[in-house]
Amino acid sequence: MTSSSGAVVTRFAPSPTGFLHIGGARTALFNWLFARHHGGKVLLRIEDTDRKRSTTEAIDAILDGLDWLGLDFDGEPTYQFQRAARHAEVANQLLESGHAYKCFATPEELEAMRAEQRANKQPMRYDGRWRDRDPSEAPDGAPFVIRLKTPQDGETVIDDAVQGRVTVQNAEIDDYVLLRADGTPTYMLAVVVDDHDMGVTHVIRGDDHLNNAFRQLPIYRAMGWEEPVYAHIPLIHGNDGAKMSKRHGALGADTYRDEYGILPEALFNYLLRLGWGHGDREEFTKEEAIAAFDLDGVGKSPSRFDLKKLENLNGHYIRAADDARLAMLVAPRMQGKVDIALLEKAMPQLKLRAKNLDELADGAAFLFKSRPLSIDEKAAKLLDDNGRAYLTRVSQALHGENDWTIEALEATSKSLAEQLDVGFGKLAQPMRAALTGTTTSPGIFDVLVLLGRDEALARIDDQIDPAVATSGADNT
RNA sequence: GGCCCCAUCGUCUAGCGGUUAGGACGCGGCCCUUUCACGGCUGAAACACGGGUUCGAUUCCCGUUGGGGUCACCA
Repeated sequence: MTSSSGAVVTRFAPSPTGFLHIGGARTALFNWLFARHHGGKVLLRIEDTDRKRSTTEAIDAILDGLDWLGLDFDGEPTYQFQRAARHAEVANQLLESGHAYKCFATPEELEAMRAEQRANKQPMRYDGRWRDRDPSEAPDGAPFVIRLKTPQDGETVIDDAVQGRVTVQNAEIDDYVLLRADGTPTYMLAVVVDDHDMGVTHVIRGDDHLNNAFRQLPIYRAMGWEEPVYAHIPLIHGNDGAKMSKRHGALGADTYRDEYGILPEALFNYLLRLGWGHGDREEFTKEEAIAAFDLDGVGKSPSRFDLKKLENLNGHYIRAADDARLAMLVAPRMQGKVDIALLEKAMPQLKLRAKNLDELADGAAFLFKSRPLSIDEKAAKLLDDNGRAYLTRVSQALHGENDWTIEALEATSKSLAEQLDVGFGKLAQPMRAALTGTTTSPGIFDVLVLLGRDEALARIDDQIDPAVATSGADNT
């Protein structure tokens, strides 16, 4: 798996035309993991040669997303556009060595060619019309592009680290453009030159590039450069089974973070297991992932993104996360003023009940509600005459309780339930309704303690209408 | 359409000639229980089809079907 020159060098090369989408994030992850596993380097290259579509906002979003996921890169990022002169230099070298040639065909001419091919149901590819013509046949000063002279006979074989042996007939590969008429390089040229110059040994990328590998290889060969090991990983599909792209269901890493309330370690783990398996293992820390990851565990078939599973994993990581950290993450998602210390104190209970940060915020809401609490529909049903009657007895018992601890409150409450000869649930649900305004919450004694004696008693008493409570109590 | 790739429960996957085809998510049931969760137990759920090769195919080969990718002076 390691190239003859020794250390592994991989790279992640996003084009900054949008956010870091989920597919790109996984490609970055696999490159990062592979390099870290082998003690090599992962480089970052921003493919910004398409000046019209590249934006600094996108670059920042990608950098931010990578950082959030915990993927650090070696050295400074390479900006492909800045290397345009070097790309042109290689194109000209190829021209001089006879591996490339000038093509004077106009865009209109080529479009007509393609139209004809389409009409005749012929494969659409450049027909090599300038491959053997002398440049002197072109009008003086006519614009031209530089095309690669690809082999016409035989076949090219790639032993892909993921896809296995793949063979393509050379006749299928046309003489594509290396350098545009304006002297700027195409992607096909730039990738190869940059990968070579950066010393990339393993090209790990989406398998939508598998066909490109067969077009890029001839440049390595013509330049006499060492070929990289290719590893084309299957794409991530959306729910409809089609490729996820920016305009087709793919969301940015920031969306999972901000809108879905996902923890980075959860997305890291989920992405790791999407398209890669290691026996029965489902959960991996970053270190465990580095130790276990290798290309032979990468599957060959595409996989679909499943938010349910991501959220399940997120729940695991929320439960494992530090309480202070969670409090900081949840606070901004809450309405009104928030007591961070109280939030953190409640976290051990709250995090058992949430699979994303918004659920955590919802669960914490009762802590900061102001009196009198607004009671939701289900809770209101628990606060009927009967419920309030119980609440009155609870209030009396709790007012007499000075040891405001879970143990003492539990002992007091349960003995009250015994006195009244009812299951404890009869008391607990009205209490929950009065204390939180809802029907779901952490354990009722936790709620009591978290709220504190004064606030808790006040919330209970708020719900007791004296007149009704008295008559209700008589019924017990 | 040409070329390339892929094919195990609904989804993510384990399996690398002989298994009661395993795990996870989701779904159903039960237990725990003051609600909701968590946790535990448990159930339903898959080798796309057809030929070979073989004593024996989920596994190897071929074909069919299905899905995907790619065919620019975009990346």
